[in-house]
Amino acid sequence: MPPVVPKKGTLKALAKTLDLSVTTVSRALGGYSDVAPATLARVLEAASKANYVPNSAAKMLVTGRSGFVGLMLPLRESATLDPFLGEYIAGLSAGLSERGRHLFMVTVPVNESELTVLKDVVESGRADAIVLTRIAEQDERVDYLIKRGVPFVTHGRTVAESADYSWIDTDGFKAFADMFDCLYELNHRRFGLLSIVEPMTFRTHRENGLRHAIKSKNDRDIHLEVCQVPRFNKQKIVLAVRDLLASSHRPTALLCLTDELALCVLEQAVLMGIKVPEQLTVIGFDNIPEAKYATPALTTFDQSTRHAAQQMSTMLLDILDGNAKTTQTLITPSLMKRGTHAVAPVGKVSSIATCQHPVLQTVDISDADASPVTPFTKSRS
Amino acid sequence: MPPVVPKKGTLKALAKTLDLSVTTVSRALGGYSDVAPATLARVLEAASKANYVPNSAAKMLVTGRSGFVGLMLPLRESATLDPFLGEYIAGLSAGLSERGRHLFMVTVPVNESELTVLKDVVESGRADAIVLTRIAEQDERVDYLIKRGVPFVTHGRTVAESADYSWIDTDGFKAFADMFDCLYELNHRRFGLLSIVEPMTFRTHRENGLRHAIKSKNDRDIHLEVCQVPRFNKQKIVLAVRDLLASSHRPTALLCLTDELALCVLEQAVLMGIKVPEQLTVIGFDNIPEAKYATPALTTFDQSTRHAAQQMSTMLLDILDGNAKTTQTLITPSLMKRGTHAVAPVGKVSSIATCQHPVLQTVDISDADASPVTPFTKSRS
DNA sequence: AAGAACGTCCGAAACGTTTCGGATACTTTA
DNA sequence: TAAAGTATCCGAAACGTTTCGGACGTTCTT
Repeated sequence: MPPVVPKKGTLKALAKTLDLSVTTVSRALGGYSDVAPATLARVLEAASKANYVPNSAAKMLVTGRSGFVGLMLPLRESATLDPFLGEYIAGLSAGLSERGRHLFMVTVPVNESELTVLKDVVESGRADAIVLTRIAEQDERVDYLIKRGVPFVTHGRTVAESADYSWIDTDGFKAFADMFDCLYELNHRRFGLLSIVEPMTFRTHRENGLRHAIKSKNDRDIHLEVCQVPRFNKQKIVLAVRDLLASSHRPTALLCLTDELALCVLEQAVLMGIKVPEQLTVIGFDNIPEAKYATPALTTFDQSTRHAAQQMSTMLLDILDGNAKTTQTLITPSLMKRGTHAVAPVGKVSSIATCQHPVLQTVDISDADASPVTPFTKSRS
Repeated sequence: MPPVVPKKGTLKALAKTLDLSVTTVSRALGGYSDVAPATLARVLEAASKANYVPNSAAKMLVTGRSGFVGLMLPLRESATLDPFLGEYIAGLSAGLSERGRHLFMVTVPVNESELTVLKDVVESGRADAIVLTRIAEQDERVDYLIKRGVPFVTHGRTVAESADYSWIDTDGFKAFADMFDCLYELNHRRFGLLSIVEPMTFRTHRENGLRHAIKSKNDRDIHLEVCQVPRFNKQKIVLAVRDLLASSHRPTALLCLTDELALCVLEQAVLMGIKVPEQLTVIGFDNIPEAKYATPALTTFDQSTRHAAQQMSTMLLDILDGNAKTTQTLITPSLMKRGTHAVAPVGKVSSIATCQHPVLQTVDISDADASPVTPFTKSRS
């Protein structure tokens, strides 16, 4: 004997209690105009009383959209996440849920390819759009999403200027260039750049910004030493930093690509008896929560993650709701002047030790034909 | 004219190219035994070549399960998230995806009831199980999930000892009790407890731990001043802290319910010219990333979020995969001895000012009939 | 008064998968 | 040789929703 009464909590059940067709109830709930005001009221009332929530799978199946925005979260070697992630998620998620979308997160295990996971998410229809972080100069994820026609927004950008997709990024070029000018005014001439080996676009921009500024100063007294370390390998970072600081021609100002690197420099400086900022100026980038509490508090650039995340959600929603134009936004980070920068020390720096670490490389400044990136916020349709 | 060739990427399309029925292909992919080895091989090959990924909505609809574990993320007034969230998410997500489950996150806007959002998630079938944080003494979310029969795990617990559900929590009772003994040995007699007004269970346990330890010492010289502040209202916290520190009978040891409160105390102490730890011992709880970088580095308890998250995912998977027993785990946090504790200062403390802030309350110790919470890890079936 | 227009409702198909209950052909058993 | 068993496959229903294409009755137009 088939059950006469449909399973409760479904549209059918609701329709039955109202003595209406499923269609009508659905259309009433969907806000269509072809349902009588009186009926609409009845439906709404019954729905809220029965605590009716449409089954998301069924809706998804028939509409083809999940209502989710997928966020890829690559885990690091230490299986942790980026430090500013909390704010990032909060911003995105809040922005999205204002317009009925939700955030769907997948972590990518260290040993697994992020592309594989991404394909799985997209192909299975779990997400209508994607948020990507940690963009590399050439990024296969971006290529895939473009080819597949999936809406997406990235935080950071690939290096090719022609690529037509929506991104938001921090103007690292300008930040580092401005910072150089600022430090030059403070009489610094020996510069260090603690960079990373990974081919991330933000590395390129920040490095280029510094080199461009140096070049345009046209001062033969300026020296720059660039040191590239594996971004998440604490041990190697420490080794490289120690070498850099022990060098006979130690820089008086050390610009670090990220706050995490800068904090590491601070730690090592203490251990090596180098006074910050009197003997060494250290500059970070990102303004992670820890930066404020470092000793001395780290001078760095604020990315305003929250703001970026908010904006990304708006960009996504615009795309999803039909406005098919791509937006590219460059945010000028604000300098947080705190305690790790000062006037360059006078006189020669006494070298503590002199040994060259393999990853340490001295770069001829004239090599750098860095071109400036113009700050802009433009839209293409 | 109906399309002869089915939409690509679907089971039907795959079946057509293989000249098999949809059923057979499905069963082959599902690992059923009633498909010939040769056929199985063909199907597997074709599926991987076609990059076939089953539509999650369809699967979800028919199986009734989503494969997702829902994580509720209440936003704070400042629309940020808990500082240890990054690690938390990483741990959970990594643990889950090892067994084919995924994490699905929803943020709860400040003005919206978390229960509403939770109901929506559960009722719409978006999640098969739930992870809850920030558990209150009485928690309507817990009640709802139990009544609804939805599997869930909480980080933290409600105050009722009889409640039968799976949780994991930090033993704040023991931590604060031990900490008291430790400080007592260091000759501290005037204690302060910077607590919160919100009725969270962890507050109760930590407060009780301290009170119980004090009581069992049976020393009339011990004084305790308890101050409860709204947890996320920075302004009120600062006011209360300043009052507490300016008091004529200022404590020599101040135990803070969370690191965030402790960091705030540290800030104010500097501003008021109070030397930590010489004049004031400050203890935190949680070991948030910033704690390490405070000046001096904060002595606190480490929650080992990562470990807890991992364990929670295992608990969830066990429940979801049929082992229907509830597990309750109490973790003893490890003390991170850093720079904010010391021997009690000798002689009277000179009071800087004396004013009583409304939220400041002095508690008679004999009032506290705190009962110890026994550490345990037990299972019920 | 006939037809158009409108307001309100509904039947049925479709979305892509899983799974129940056979169906078919071949092999073994008695 | 007939019956029973087995290996392999498939048809069709079901999951709960949305939406296309009407159906029906009333009102407006000319």
